[in-house]
Amino acid sequence: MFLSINEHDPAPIYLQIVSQVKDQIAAGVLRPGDDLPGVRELADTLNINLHTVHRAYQKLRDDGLIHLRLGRRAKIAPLRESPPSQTDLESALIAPLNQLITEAYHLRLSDDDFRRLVDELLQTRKERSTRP
Amino acid sequence: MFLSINEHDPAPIYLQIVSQVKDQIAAGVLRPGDDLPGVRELADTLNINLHTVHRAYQKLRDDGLIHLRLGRRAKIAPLRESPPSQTDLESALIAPLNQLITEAYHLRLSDDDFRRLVDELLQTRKERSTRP
DNA sequence: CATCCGTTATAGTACTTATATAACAGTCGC
DNA sequence: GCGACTGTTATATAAGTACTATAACGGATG
Repeated sequence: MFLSINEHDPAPIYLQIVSQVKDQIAAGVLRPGDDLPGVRELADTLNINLHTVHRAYQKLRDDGLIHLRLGRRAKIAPLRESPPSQTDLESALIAPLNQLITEAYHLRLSDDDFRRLVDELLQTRKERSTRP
Repeated sequence: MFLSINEHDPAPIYLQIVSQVKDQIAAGVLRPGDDLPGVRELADTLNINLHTVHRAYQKLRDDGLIHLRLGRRAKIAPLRESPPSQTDLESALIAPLNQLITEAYHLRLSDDDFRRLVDELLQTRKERSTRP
């Protein structure tokens, strides 16, 4: 598993880890049942503190993406079954999407161009993902 | 002009102000040439500090949305002319959009449903915006 | 000049992020 | 059971950001 932290990225290190693990799960690089590196091991690899990795793992567990059990390695959780609730959509997607749409307006990007950008990113994502 | 700050929102107060002003400009509620409230006036209205408002105004100026001149009220800037550079797109839209797409995946929202959500929000936005 | 503006300076509090060191508590293979 | 791995908790420290408070500065306007 390859992870990297960007010093210049204003985002906290632990969230950079969370984001990259989520990406790799979505891309199929990491699959349910796979083990994650130990907190000490990953901390050494990235030259960061044990607790920073631990915090990232806790966030991933809270988001339902990995399983954590004392004494065992962290493990990628099986896919969630239940469809998203309206509340999940609201907080996780709708609000931030509206913010991006506003940003796009101020960059003078047309609605159609915005749709095209979304399509392009969805397509790129699909092509990159690992197929069985 | 109506602004409100949400205590429970984890976003900083000054960014909540920035976000709401951007929304109102995009919606046509605020138009180029319009005056914004004075920093002291808005601070009093929202029961926050003068500097917090000032910081929001600085951010809006840095983003090119308002004009600030010593001794004068803050003013909504004219629309930007230049189309967005690839760099602007990358940092302001592409990266966060990819993150939302990953989130959508983990919420088990299909690509089509994601496109539909985007369309819906674009449509709602259009209907809400003020026409001359 | 008085009064409105944005701006700068300084200081203090609170919270978040990341670090460091240490110890605790399950799991697993020998 | 022992030892070497795992995640977990506790405590302390340092740095950065967000917000507040008070005060003063300097341009614009009647």
